[in-house]
Parts: sequence; C-alpha cells; structure tokens
Amino acid sequence: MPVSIADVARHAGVSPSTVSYVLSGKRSISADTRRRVLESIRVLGYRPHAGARALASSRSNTLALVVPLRSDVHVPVAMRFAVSVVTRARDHDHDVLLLTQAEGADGLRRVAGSSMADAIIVMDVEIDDARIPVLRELGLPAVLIGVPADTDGLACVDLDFTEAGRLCVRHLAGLGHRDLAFVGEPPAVYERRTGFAERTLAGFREAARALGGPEPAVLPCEQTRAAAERAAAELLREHPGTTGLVVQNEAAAEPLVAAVRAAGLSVPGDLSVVAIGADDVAASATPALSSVGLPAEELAERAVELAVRGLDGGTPAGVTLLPPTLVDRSSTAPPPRRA
Amino acid sequence: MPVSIADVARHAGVSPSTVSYVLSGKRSISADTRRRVLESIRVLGYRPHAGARALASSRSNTLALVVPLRSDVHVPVAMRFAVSVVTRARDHDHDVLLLTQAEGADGLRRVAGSSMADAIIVMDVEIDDARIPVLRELGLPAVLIGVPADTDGLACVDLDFTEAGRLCVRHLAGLGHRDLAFVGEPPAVYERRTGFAERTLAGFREAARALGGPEPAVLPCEQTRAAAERAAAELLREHPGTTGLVVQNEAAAEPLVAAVRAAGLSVPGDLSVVAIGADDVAASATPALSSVGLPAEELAERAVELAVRGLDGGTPAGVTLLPPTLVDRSSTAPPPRRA
DNA sequence: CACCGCAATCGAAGCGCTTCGACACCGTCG
DNA sequence: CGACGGTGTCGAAGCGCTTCGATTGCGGTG
Repeated sequence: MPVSIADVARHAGVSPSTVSYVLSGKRSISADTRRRVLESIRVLGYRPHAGARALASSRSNTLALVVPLRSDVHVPVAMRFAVSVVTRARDHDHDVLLLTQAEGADGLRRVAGSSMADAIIVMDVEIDDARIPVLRELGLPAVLIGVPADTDGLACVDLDFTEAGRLCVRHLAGLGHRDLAFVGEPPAVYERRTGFAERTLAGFREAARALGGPEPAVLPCEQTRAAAERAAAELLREHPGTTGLVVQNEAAAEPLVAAVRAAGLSVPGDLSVVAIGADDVAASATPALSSVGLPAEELAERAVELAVRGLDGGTPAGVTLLPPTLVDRSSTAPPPRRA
Repeated sequence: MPVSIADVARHAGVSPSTVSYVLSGKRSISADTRRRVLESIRVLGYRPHAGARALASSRSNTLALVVPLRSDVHVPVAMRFAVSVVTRARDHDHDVLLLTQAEGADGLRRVAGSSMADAIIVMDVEIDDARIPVLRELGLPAVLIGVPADTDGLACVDLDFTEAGRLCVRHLAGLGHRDLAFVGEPPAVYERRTGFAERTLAGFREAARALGGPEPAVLPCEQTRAAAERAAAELLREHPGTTGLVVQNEAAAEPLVAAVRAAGLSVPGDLSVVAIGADDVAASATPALSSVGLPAEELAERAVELAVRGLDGGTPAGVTLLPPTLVDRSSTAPPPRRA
C-alpha cells in the first residue's frame, strides 16, 4: 500500500536519486525525464515519507508554535494568529506542531532535541521570559511574537505598541483633549510583565506627559463585562474630568462604553474613546470605536517568513515592529467645552 | 552536537539495540543495565530523533488535529478544545500537528500519506461532511468531534445535544413553562447542517411538542451583540407569550438577557432562560444563567483516548455521546401567573 | 551430568529518503 | 582531433532508529 520512491523510480524507469532530484530540484533533470517522473508520482499517488525525509535531510519541514492558554489572553486573537501561522507555514511547505505554554522550556527542548521542528515560534512573550535562554541555546531559529528585554540573537516581531500608545494620545490631543485616562489589561498581565502591555502603557504615558496635562489615570481591568462596568464607575467617580480614554482590553471596550453611556454621558460627546486591539471588536461596537488594530495575520506572516528564512542560513535576528494605524470611527470627537 | 543512540550505547557499554529496548521496554533488560543506560542518556542529554523513529517503527507519535476557523464557531470553545487535545496527547506521549479546516480533504491525504500522523482528530463536523469518505479510506484511526449522518467505521465523540435540547425543555417544563422559544446559532450553521446545532434543535422541538404547548418560536442569531438585541426585540414583539427561552449561542446569551431586561422584563421573573454552551459564559452573566455546559476538556480527553487506542489495533469505531448536565443558576423560575 | 528453557544481550538488516561522487554523453574550442 | 566543460543520470553510502533472529550464560530437571 505505501508507495515508496523506489516504486516511482521503477515505474518511471529511472533511479531513485533521479526521482529525488526531480522533487527537490537540486540538480538539473531533462524535461522529458521530469515529465515521466511526475506522471508516475501522480499515477501511483506517491507521497514522500516525512520521517525518512527528515532523517536524510535533517529538515523536518515543520514549525513549532507555542500558543498561550492563559485566561487573560484574548483568545480569538490568539486563535487568529495560530490559524494564520498554519496558513503561512503551508505556503512555505511547512507544517505546524502545536505546543502549549504549559509545556514550557522542556517542551522546547524536547521538540528541538528530537528534531521535530526546524524553527520555533513563540507567542505571548514576557519581558523576562524564562524560555528565552533556552531558545538561544537550542540552535534553532526562533521567532518571538512580542519583544523581551534581551533580544540578542533572537528574531522578534510585534506591533509597535509603544508607538500605538503614543498614537492614541496624539489622536486625542489633536482633537483638543488634555485630560486622559487609560484602561488596560488585567493586573496579572502587568505583573508578569507582558511586553505589549507594558510598552503600550509606556508610550501612552510618555505622550500624555508631553501634553502637559494632569497625570493620566491608569486602570487595569479584567477581561469581563462586570470588571469593565466597575472600571467605568471608578473612572467617572475618581476622574470625572477625563475627556479622552484609551482602552487596551478586547473584552472591556464595548461594555465600558455602554456603561459610560448608561451613566448619562455621551460617547464621543462627553468622552472620546480609542481602543487598541482586535479591529473587529472595535468596529462592531456601538458607536463603532476608533481603534488601533492588531494585525494578527500580518504578524503571523512575518513570523513565519523570519522562521523560514532562518533555516537557510540567514540569521534573522532583530526586532521587527510593525507601525500601528489608527482607524478613525465614531467614538472620538473634540472634548466638550468647559462648563 | 546531536547525540545518537550509538553514542549512548558506547557510553553505557552496551549495544544500540539494548538502548532501544531500555527505551521501549519491549524486551526484558537487567536492572543494572537499565540503570546504566538511563544514566548515560541523562548525562549525554540524548533525545531520539523523531524522524528516524518514525521511519523505523512506522509510528510518528503524532496526532493531527483539524481546527475550524469559521467566523461562526465560538472561538474560545474551539481553543479550549485544541489546548486540551494537546495536553491529553502529551499524556500519551504524542504531539499534535495543527491543520486548518481550509486544508480540507487534501490536507488529510497529505498528512496521512506522508505518515506525519498516526491518527486524526477532526472538529466541527457537518452532517454530510465531505471529509468523511476521505477519512474512511485513509486507513488511519479517525476521531470526529461531532456526529455525521453516516458513522460507519468512524469514532465519534460529542455531547448528546439532542438530549441537551430535551433537558432544557424538561427543566423549564418542570417549573411550569409551556410557552417556549429557542434562540440558536447563526443561520449558516444550520445551512451547512452542523451536527450539534441540528440535533439540539431536534431534541428541543421533540420535547416541546410533547408538552403540548404552542409550536415554539425558533430564531437563528449571529454571534454578535447587535444580533442578540435584534433577536430579543423580535422575540418580545412576535412571541410575547413566551415564558421560557433556550439559547444556544455563546455570544448572544448575555446580551440577549440584557436586552430583555432593558425592555422592562424581569429574568427570571417574566422570562426564564437556559443557555447551552460554554459554562463560564453562562456563569458570569447577570443574572448567572442556568445552563447545559459544553465539556470541551472531557470531549478532548475522550477523543485523544479513542485516537490512541485506535493505534493498537482496537478499532474504536462507534459513537460516544456524553450525557448533558444542567446547572441550575439564577435565570430560571416558575412562569409569571397569567394576568 | 547432559539437557532444556529462559533471561539478557548483541549484530545486522532494514525503514525511505537525500546527497555525493562517478560516469557517460555531447557539443566546443584550440 | 583530443582535451574540456556541461548536462543528465546512476549507484551507493549513509541518516538514526527498531526489530528480528541468534547467541551466551544461567539455574533447574530428569
């Protein structure tokens, strides 16, 4: 039942190595021979045995992908990302081995040690991530989605969240806002120093300070409707002067706005809101939220590209930050005139 | 750098085959030899080459998992499922190769043909799924999450959604409700005849008819807040007599209830609501919704178990339906007395 | 005491592929 | 016209592992 390269060779009247060269293109083959071989492959339904190939070529044609499963990561975004990685990997003739965060550094060692993958892509990277030294010594190309403190020898891809933070502030400032606030990810995200959250906040603070307004309020927020409502209440109670709000929390953005409106304020009449995160969430809220989108598909594409390039010698170390883009929707306007 | 079984053998003063037998346990090895070999493995940091192993044993120790990426599948549930599959697979010393729906039948052929996986797990199965004949002829153990029309020779695992539909009705009926309605998945889900949606509805209808009440209203609903609000409006307008509602739509349950309350009705005072789906969504709504949970982790565990058992000859064909459980929370009560 | 059976180990033959060096052939150039 | 550089193909040597006899020492039996 399983047809091997020898079967194909026999059927096409050539040697196995010729079949191999037809498939890999590593040596020139006459047009006629190539045709015959390809035809035999088709007729016999031949598929190279992945293991044999990996053994002989020390290439598995597989990428390992580590996905987070923390409760405080927005799952749809992670999923979009994972699916895009698979799709892009297939474009480069690679498959994807799925690892969970829970496997940790040992999982990486295992996969690398047994040559199951040619490169590793890691999502949800922390500033001081325990897996980073391991990745470095593994000798496999590694691509991080996210940027740790020490990026030596590693390839990192991310949205430029620092700039995203600034961009939101500048957008609001351009409309005339001075009194800003920030509602962010759950506290745990900051505590474990997840790169994107920390950097967004840094960009936000830096730009806000440059405005010369009051020190902006910063409220972490769990990824639940109830937490969003609490954050809204706190915001209105403790920082009533706020006219511009930046929200980086997929689950909280919509309910937060709803709560603000329920309290009798108008968005954007009294409070302008800019979201950072999955664009579809922002776009389908009421009102549609101006937002800086997270280009999961493009990040995935870059990550796969870097990983694959890393295989052919090109050491793809370095940090790639995609420029953020703010889409202006219906949640931002000039601040209300002072009473 | 890469240490092979021969290195271990040399270091331990035995032959390579002995090392192999220590690792596989397929022949008896003296305690002393075993100890020495394991020690050498540890010292040298030996990891068997996955490809070589697969080649020699025709076992890849890998499961292929096909995940859906349709917009109308509730993503967090799919993700919980995928992560659980990986975790359970590791318990059985297997890794997981991630495939997307988009690869379709060809992806299955490719993976099977090149011996990349020992078994295949497929999520989001339709009643007449095009991949099913392919799975059958592949000669690999296949486990479906979901139940197609023709289950011959296939292993299927799912929640007993028919019973779940009945269970919701019985719960409501037990409280005295007669006037029921159902808000379901997006229309596309029914159009492509996704098994779980169709079966839930069948169970619901059957049990509702048995009650002898009016033919219940059935409203499909997109997975958005706005659609949920529209469904609520339609329900109140077109079916004002409804006192008991079953909702099978993760994204719509909470906003639907919110909209009903915003319209001045009380839940459960005027309308009792039972949800079917991810338990956490139901539990964190206000009020907490009585619900039939989707045991993603347990389904994943069964699926992996069946897949792995399929490897050792045991043909695990057959349908496994997990019994649904209804958790009574704060969204169901006797119907209001007739005015 | 010759013999048997069992436990423990070894050696060698693959598994299906890639890749390197050889080789044959052919048109060219000096 | 003989040496030369391509081109297209082949054969064989692995890649690192599993697995199937075969072999060696045993203690135990008849």
